[in-house]
Amino acid sequence: MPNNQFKRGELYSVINGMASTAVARRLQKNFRLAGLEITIEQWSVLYHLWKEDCLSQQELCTRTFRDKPSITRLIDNLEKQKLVKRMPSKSDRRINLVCLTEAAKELQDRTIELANQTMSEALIGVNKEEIETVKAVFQRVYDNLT
Amino acid sequence: MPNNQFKRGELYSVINGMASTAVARRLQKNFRLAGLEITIEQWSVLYHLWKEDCLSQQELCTRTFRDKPSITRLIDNLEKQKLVKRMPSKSDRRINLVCLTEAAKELQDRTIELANQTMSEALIGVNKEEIETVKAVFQRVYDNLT
DNA sequence: GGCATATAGTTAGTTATGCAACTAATTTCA
DNA sequence: TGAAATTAGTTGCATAACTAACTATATGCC
Repeated sequence: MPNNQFKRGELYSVINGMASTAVARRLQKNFRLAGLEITIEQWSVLYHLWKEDCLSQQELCTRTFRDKPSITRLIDNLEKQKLVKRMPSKSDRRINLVCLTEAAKELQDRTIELANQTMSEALIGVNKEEIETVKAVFQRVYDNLT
Repeated sequence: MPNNQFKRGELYSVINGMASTAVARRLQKNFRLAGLEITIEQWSVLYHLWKEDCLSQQELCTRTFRDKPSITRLIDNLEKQKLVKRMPSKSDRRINLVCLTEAAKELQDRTIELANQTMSEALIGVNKEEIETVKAVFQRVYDNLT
C-alpha cells in the first residue's frame, strides 16, 4: 500500500485542526450573528432529533459520535434553555428519551438554512466526487479504528 | 456546481464528529498505553516545534490553527510538565519564543512512531489519491472560510 | 429465585476551546 | 516627536471533551 509514502503527522494536523474547526467556527459565528444562542454542539444534537424525535441518550451518543458524559451535559444545557425535555421511557426505566420542545421545532428551519449557506460557502470549488471521497475516507477511518 | 445535490448536514456530522475524533482518541489512547502523559493537543504543538524549534506563540497559533488563548494555556501546561520553556525574544520584547527542553526532544521518536502506527491503522484501505483529495478538500474549505 | 453481568445514565476531575476584554510593546504617520 | 493603530500575549468566563468511578435498572443463567 502506498500509505507509507505519506507524511502522517501532516494529515493529522489537517484532520484535527483545520477544516472541521473552520466550518464549525463559521457556523457558530453565523448562529451568533443571527441572534441564535446555541452552540454548534447543541445544534448537532438537535439536528439528529429533528430527523427523529425522542431518542435515548445512548442513541444520541452513537449518532453524534460522543460519549455518555458529553451527551449528559449537552442535554443538561439544552434542557436549561428549554429546547429539549427528558422523558422516562415506559418500557425501560433506565432510559431517558430526549424530546424536542416547541421552541426547538421552531429553530429547525432557520438553523438548517444557516447550515446550508455555511456549507455552500465552505464547499465552493469542491465537486461532488471529491465530497464522496471525503465521506468514504472518513467512514473507512472510523471503521478502522472502532 | 453539483453541491446543491449534497446533504450538507450529513457532511457536517461526518466532518465534525467522526474521523478526526476517532483518530485523536486512538492516538491519545496509544500515548496512554505507552505510559506517555501528554494530550494529543500538546503533542500537536510539540510536533511543530520538532520541525522548527523556538517559534513564537503567534506562529504556533498559525501552524496549529488555534487561537491565542488556546496556545497560551497549552504552553502553560507544557511548561508545567517541563517540556517547553518560554524565552523572551531579543529583537521584540512582546514575543515569547517557545523552545523545547531535552525531555521533549527525547519524546520525539517514541511519539512519532506511535502516531505513524496509529495513522497506518486508520488509513488501511485508503489509497494515496484519496488522501490527496481529502487534503485538497480540507485546504479548500479552510481557504474558503478564512 | 437469586447472583453475576451488562446497560443507561450521572458525577467528579482535568484539559481544551472560543470570545471578549485587557496590558504591554511596537509601528505608522501626521 | 508623539498620538493612534497594530501586534503579542494573558486573563476571565462559559461550554465541551475524555476518563474513571459511581448508581440504578435489566438480563442471563444456574
